[in-house]
Amino acid sequence: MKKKLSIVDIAKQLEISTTTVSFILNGRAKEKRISDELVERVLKFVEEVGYKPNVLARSLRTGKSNIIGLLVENIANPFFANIARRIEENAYKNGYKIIYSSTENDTDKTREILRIFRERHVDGYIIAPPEGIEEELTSLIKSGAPVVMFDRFLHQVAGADYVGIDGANSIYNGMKHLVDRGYRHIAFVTLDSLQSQMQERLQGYERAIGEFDINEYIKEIAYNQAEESIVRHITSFLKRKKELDAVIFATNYLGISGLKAIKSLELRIPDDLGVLVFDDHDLFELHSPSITSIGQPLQDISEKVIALLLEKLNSSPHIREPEYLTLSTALVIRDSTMAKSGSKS
Amino acid sequence: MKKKLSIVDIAKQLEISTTTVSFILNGRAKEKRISDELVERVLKFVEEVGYKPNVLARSLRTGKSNIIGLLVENIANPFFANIARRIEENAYKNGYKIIYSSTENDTDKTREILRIFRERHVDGYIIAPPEGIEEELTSLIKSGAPVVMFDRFLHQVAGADYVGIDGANSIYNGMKHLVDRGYRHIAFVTLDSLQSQMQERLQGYERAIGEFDINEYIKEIAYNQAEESIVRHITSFLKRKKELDAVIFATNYLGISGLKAIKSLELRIPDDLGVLVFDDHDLFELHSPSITSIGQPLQDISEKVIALLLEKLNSSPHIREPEYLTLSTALVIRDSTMAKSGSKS
DNA sequence: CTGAAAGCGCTAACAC
DNA sequence: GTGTTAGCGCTTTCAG
Repeated sequence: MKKKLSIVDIAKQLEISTTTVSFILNGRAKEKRISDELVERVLKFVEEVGYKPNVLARSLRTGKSNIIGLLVENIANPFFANIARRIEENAYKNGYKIIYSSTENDTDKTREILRIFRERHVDGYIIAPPEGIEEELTSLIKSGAPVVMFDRFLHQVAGADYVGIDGANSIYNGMKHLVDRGYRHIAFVTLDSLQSQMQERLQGYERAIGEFDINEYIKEIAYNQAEESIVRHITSFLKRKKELDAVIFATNYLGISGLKAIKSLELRIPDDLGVLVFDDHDLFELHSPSITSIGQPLQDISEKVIALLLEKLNSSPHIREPEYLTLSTALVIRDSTMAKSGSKS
Repeated sequence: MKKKLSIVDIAKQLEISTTTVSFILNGRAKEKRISDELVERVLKFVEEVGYKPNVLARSLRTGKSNIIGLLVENIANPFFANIARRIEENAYKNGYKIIYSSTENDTDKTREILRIFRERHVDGYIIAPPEGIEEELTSLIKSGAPVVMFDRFLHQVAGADYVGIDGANSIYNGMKHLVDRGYRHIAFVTLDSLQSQMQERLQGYERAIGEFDINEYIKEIAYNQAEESIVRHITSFLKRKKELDAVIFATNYLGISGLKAIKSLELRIPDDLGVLVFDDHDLFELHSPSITSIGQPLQDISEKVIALLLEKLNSSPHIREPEYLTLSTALVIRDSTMAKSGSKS
């Protein structure tokens, strides 16, 4: 085991000062008018002995860490896992590492994690924020930290960028599709949550209900339940509302639970019940029948998020207005909404 | 914005020395025989002003970071996402944060990431290692870093713990199940990979082939292809081998691609083709017909991994022999392997 | 029991 | 162009 070298060792060996080494290593040689010859000599030597600066010391000194904090609701959810994957890749390309955590939509946990990230001098934050941490985020932003929210929006937080999708129109379009297909008794199964993205989706549903003048059936599922429990709730809801001829599920896992419920009730899709799910999933394509879904632009979301953050990271703080991006989704029409095709012209 | 306080500020305000504050804050008051009265006074004050030690400075000084580096193949793969989720949760409970990265089984990328983790003085490593980084891992371990491998094993790496499942027996049992059901022409669709876990699975297949005296059909898919390409390869393989009556897929995503291929060929499961997949997935339960699979004990794997790492983290280095844990899987029999039931007694 | 002081490794203002 | 040096905030040895 060779002892770790420090910048002092390098300077000593080369019989120059640490300043010079530091400047050269940080690419400020030109600016400081250090001779090309010296620069080369230093670089060569550093390469030779495999010297790597101590990031910790650097961070302590500069206050920068080259780490981005990523907070998602649950990394096991394919939506977040996919986003995380892509964000990580992009961050990596730009010299940033990701430190992540799942919030489980738990305010206290999130608060605690933000504290820890902050202590670690994370350079920027990407977060799908739970309700109730407006204050922490605001104080974070005030202290100069770049913050990008995605998936859901916190209105009270000023100064953070946001990337999301147009949930209201997405669901509205889904409803329109169902109505066009002849469905009339369409339920909306969603989370019992005040999060902006869930509220938007609900609004899309309600707008459609009003516009098409049909009955409203809303089932709100409590958050953070075991899957079996969700399935049970959906099952009993479907059993109770015999008149339903279609259901929209507001998230992918509600959709999956819903399909399990439907299966257990031996309802046929799309004849007994049309099915449409918000957020796509491998499963929906392969399911028999395949399930119509509203696909989110994962790649696009990830790119925008990281681009916005990098932009902030590379510019002086507080320089530009926050951006709010709303991307659109794609309605992927599959067999689960095919039943009554043409029954209405 | 109140200025961040340092330990010096605390000491000054209280008119005591930083040493004392430091000792008290690190729970070494008793050991150092500091008066209870003083301890309380300090604690109270610290609480009051909301002082938080600077982790970076502490890390620089102690060389510990309370961060665990997690390296998985791909965080978007539900297997890894689930493991990551659980590991993160447990780590968190023990005061550790996770910094993660996807290796994509790319040796160079992995090497680079290990370097970065190391620079950051990550306290421990959890890794599903790609081939070719034996040297780096060994040197890491030699330098005293606790390393736990999971999912796949690197034989040349001494001193790392390992948690995996018994792939050979799992596949063997799957084969036995298929043969019991009357299937005779069973293909094994796997990755073109030398990774230990893939090799084990293959061995299980081959042992079964020999023991049951049936034909061998192996299709190896190159790693890191786009999904469509995998589907195409499987499709053409299935088309070519008309005599097949069952297929085992060696990973969940091969299984998903396989199902797509089977769907496009309009083969009926389980009559035309029995299907069994290694590694479970939501999709397999809901698929029509439901897909028999070999489920890995996610919770158990995660718990063992983090327990082993914590054990190492809390004991002096090099103190115990490395542990190699092999957990067993569960064959979840579903409809996709039901076809010829009873056709053989 | 408590305090002074020496670093951990790096950056950058300042001096020459 | 290059060197000196003062910290960044904390831990810990050593001396009282």
